[in-house]
Amino acid sequence: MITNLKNIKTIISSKGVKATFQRIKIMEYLLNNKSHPTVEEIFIALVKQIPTLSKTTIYNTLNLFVEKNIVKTLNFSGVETRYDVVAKSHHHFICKRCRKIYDVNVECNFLCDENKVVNGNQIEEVTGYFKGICKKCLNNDKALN
Amino acid sequence: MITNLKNIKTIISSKGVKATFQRIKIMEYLLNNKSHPTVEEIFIALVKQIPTLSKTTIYNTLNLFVEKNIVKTLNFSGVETRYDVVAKSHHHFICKRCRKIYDVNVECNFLCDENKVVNGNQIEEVTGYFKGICKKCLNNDKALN
DNA sequence: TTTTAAATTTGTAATCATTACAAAGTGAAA
DNA sequence: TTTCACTTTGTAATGATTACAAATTTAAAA
Repeated sequence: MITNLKNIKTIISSKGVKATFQRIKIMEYLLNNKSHPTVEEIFIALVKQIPTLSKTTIYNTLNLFVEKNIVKTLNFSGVETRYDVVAKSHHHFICKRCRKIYDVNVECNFLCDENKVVNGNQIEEVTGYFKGICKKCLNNDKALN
Repeated sequence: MITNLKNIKTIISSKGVKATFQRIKIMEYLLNNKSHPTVEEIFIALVKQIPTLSKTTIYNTLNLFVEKNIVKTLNFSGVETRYDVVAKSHHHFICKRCRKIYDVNVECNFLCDENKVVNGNQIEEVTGYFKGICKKCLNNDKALN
């Protein structure tokens, strides 16, 4: 793991959020599992380390992180919200068959222009996503023929 | 209104969906109210014309339309799903303050490439959205100073 | 150190969008 | 007219998220 707890503490504090144990562990999970986890996934993973952990704490923490611009929410399916540490702007590909989410690093000349004013509207966040059938599922199809 | 019921019937039928009364009225609403409505909004509007209308019918119909690629879902907030008639690819700007959604017509050289294969993944749908503060809300801010 | 106040965490109950399911209704073909 | 498949409807269930208040922890003051 690249990030130790001290680093994570610094990341959180620098955004004006008190670095409590739970918050540090949630941030650590997000940094080490860049799989756009759901609250459920984070809970299942962390409750092993923190048996008293409550899902409400995860919701509270993530909402706070979003407010402080430390993490970003992703709503692809309309089912559960997923969370991503704010980082270099990137987009996502969601496979309609296996529901897996892939990061997509695409150069796109407009959609990445965060913090610009366009038509008088101030852009703070840019999200892009693609839906389709992923390579793996396509290959599975071929194998069946 | 540009679209009469006969046209709508044709649109629906041409996609292999039986054009029932409820389906036509839902499609009509979507075509005449391109405000990315929620199920709730559609229901409130249509139940005046069809007093027996059930929300389940709206869900069923919209899910069918999505399946048949007649409409597209939009999940910006993680709260309710919004619906858009499939049309020329465009993106959306969501104001964080007033929650209004604006259509954005942007030329972007990559994100609009539907039905292409990228890195072995077959892209069927492309969605992009921007979040920020809209012109109107920005002007309200200025007025207060 | 002890006291006190504020912030955080937790569990439970409530909310709200959506789906499951089964009964009732509709319409076309036999 | 009868039959059968499809559609619509209402109710109940599900599942993510939030509201809220009690319990716990932390930090500052005395």
